[in-house]
Amino acid sequence: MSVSIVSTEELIVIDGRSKRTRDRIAFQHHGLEDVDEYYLSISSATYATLVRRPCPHRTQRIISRPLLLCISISLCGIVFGWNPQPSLQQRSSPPRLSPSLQLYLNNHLTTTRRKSSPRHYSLQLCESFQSRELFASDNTEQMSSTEPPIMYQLTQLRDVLTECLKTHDDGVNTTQPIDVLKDMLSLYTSWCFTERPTSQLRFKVGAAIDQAFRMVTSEAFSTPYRLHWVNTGMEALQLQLHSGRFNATTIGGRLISLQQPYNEIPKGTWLKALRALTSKDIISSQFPSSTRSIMALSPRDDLQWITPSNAAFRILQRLVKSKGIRTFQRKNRTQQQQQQQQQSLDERDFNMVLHAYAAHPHTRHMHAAHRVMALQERTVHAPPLSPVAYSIILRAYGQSKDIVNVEMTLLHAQRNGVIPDIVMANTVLDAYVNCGLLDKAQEIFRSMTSNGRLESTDEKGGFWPLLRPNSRTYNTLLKGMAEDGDVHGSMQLSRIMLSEGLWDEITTNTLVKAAVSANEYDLAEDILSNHTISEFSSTLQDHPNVEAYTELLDGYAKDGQLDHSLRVMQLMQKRGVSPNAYTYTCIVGALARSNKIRPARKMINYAANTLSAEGKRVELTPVYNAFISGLLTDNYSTGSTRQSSSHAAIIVEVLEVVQEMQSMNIHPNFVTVALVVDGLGRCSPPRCNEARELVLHLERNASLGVSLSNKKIATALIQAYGRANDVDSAMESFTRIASADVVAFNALLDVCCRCDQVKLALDLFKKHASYDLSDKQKSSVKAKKGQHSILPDVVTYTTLISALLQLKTRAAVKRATSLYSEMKNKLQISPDTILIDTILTAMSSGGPIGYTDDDIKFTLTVLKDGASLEWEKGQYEKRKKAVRGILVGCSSEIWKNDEYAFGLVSDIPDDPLFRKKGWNKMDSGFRLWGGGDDDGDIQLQAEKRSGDSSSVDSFLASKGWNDIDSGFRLI
DNA sequence: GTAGGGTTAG
Repeated sequence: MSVSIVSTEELIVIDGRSKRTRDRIAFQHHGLEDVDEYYLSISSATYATLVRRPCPHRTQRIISRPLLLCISISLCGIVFGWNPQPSLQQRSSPPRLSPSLQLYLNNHLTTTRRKSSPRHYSLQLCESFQSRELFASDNTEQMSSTEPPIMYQLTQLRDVLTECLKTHDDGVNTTQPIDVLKDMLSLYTSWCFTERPTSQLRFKVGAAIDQAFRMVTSEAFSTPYRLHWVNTGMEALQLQLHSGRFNATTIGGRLISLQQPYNEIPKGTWLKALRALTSKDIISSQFPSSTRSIMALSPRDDLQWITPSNAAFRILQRLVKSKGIRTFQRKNRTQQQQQQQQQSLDERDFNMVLHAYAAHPHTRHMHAAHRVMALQERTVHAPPLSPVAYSIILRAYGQSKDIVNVEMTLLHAQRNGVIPDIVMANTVLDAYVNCGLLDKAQEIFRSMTSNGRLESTDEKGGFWPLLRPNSRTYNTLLKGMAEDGDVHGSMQLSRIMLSEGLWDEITTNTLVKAAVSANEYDLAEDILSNHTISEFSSTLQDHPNVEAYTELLDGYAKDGQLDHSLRVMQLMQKRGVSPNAYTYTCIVGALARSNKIRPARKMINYAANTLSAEGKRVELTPVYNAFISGLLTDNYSTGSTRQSSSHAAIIVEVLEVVQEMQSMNIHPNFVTVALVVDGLGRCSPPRCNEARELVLHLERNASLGVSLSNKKIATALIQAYGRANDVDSAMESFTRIASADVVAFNALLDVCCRCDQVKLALDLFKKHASYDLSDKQKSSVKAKKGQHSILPDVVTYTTLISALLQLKTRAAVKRATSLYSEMKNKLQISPDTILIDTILTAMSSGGPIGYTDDDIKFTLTVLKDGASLEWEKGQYEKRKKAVRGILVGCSSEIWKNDEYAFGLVSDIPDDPLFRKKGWNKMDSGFRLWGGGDDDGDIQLQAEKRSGDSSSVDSFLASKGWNDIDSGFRLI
């Protein structure tokens, strides 16, 4: 901290980051005691900032040089003869101040004055003085003499506003600034009524009020972004835009809107709002969706709450349509020039909104993303869609493994004449790799490099210009090979990278991953010996290769080679690679799973006491989570000492760990709570009430997701209730989930089935898991309808089919059969070995089912479907034998031909569903155009249709590509 | 706007 008197003008320089007490000491040192209210600091030579708290980035205000001068004078103890604060009572026409504001003014200003030192008082005087200065300086100097009285009142309010913006930094009450703004407008309204001011005066006063609005919005839309602040800003925008139409019930009457141009908002403010709304903090905050909403700007609805992305989209629409965007009339410009200047739209503004919709898996809304692209495409004065925009949605589709939409997006880009850049090419490569289509990725790679181009004749090849692959290109391919278990291909590729000079630390990490997942530990160790970055010395961030070491360590641990894991820890130390939270999580989890409790605790302590040079501690919550998870993993197979310890004893220990966390100020998050809830639910009898209490007890950490509405926690609770045969409570838990997913839904169905309420399960399935095409589209547009629709998966069907078959009635088998075919044909979901096994076991377990023609057909279909799945060695043959056994001893003859055929071709499944790898991982999107078609080969369809523009168009229309404001009213 | 690690779910 430095305090020094620079000159008479620039008085004091304080390092704003210093502690409050130390600031005060410094003031006292200079004979400036009792400066509790204000700290001053110089931010540049010409501007100074007036800050009240040791947190300058939030409360910075730019003030002018005269103020500094003024303050410096007053601090030196010179008392003004001028009284800048005329009392409110003396006004000829008293302003209509809200009661709350009156109270505030009376309490605050008078009491501080009373108990303040003269010096302090003069500080306050100066601030008032400064307000006058600022307002006056907006116009010409001679105005100050003819200044209307309202300016004084506005000055008062502005001071209050400054005060509010400074004091509620912690966000206790953000309505106050809005109240002050409303008071200003109300003041303005009555002024207009009583004084009938000239347009020139109205302009001047409008400018003053506008400035107050800007104070609020620039505070609200500044980093770090916080939801309640952003909402305050939005409310201010709404107030300013619609002040005339604002139904001010709290003020008691209508307001007169500000005069042009102050009833509109500068473009810069809109862009600030856009940036805030699309920021990561606001879009993907951990808040449940109910609180993560933004007030709409529309005045017609009483209060409409929309998602931040939708709010951003509306602003984008405004920018496009120039609605509510302030323009300044300049005489020396032609109208056309003005229009151009005003309408100039930056591609980045569109991309910001696009990114907001597409980037984060939890809040992803692709239909809306397409609307953004459509808006850009349809707006004449907007820049054309660029590879950047396409990269954004390609990445999103790639992440959700939605291969069909990846292809469609590429097609659209091609039709739009987009020339891909290297980033877009890498994005597509990654999308293919994510979808498990390594060969497709390699095909693109060949198309974009010179070698393959000559051979490629199809139009797709022509789409890719000659691009120079970079490290990311190779690393992406490498990742694909690593996941494919192709160690040798990876090694080969990495040698090319080395020779091209494109090897980086990611290459090392990915290569190690490839080796570890192929269990080639020696190779992994070799790679690390040769390619660990050695010149790395920064303590501010993790060593770039810590991931590779973590991967190796984790590989050993999961392979049961704990001693080698520990050796890797030592190796890391030797090579100067500091373990991070992930590393500790892996090792602690592994130790706990093997019942090595004391070493695990030692490791946690070690992690807790290892500080980086910056004094940053390893994030310990995940480490503790791994510990708890390991404790709860039953490990009866090994002959360890704790083998006999009961679940109840473990729960005691786990609860102690949670307490320990809290006492150490390590906040349990939703993972912690979900684990413990699950553990409590596994007790006998299940300790459901305790589990629920625990959630409520820890709920105040809303930002950590601990809540009954958290889907992971709720799912664990549902299962606990299921074990306690309490269907009603399980149902209740389910309804609390903010946006239920298929896992939670499956858990609920399972509870119903366990409690012999199969009928209820089927009803729930009908109610929630609606997969009707038209229905799905409707719900994605409106997204509002009370109940969420859930896309069922294999587990959903397994749960229902299993429960039905256990009823062992003819009707139930019939229903199970139709569910199975519905799953396969309509939803294109592939059965897995568990489902196959469930059905085969039930059908061959004897009793009244399994012997009619239909039963046999069903069993054979299921057996055939199982042929293409990966089974443990010999397991599938066992299933075949069992089924054969039934067939031989059964009266139905229907199988004879079928079985013969099946026996011959058993290794080549004839179902087209299984022809393509990875098809069952696809997202719902494909049904939008793959629809009712029973021919399952999507790939073929995509290729077939790529030349057929009409079907492409209808697809695009269905996705909203050509539709600007479906679902959105233009403002 | 593009590449890499851990904790959860039937």
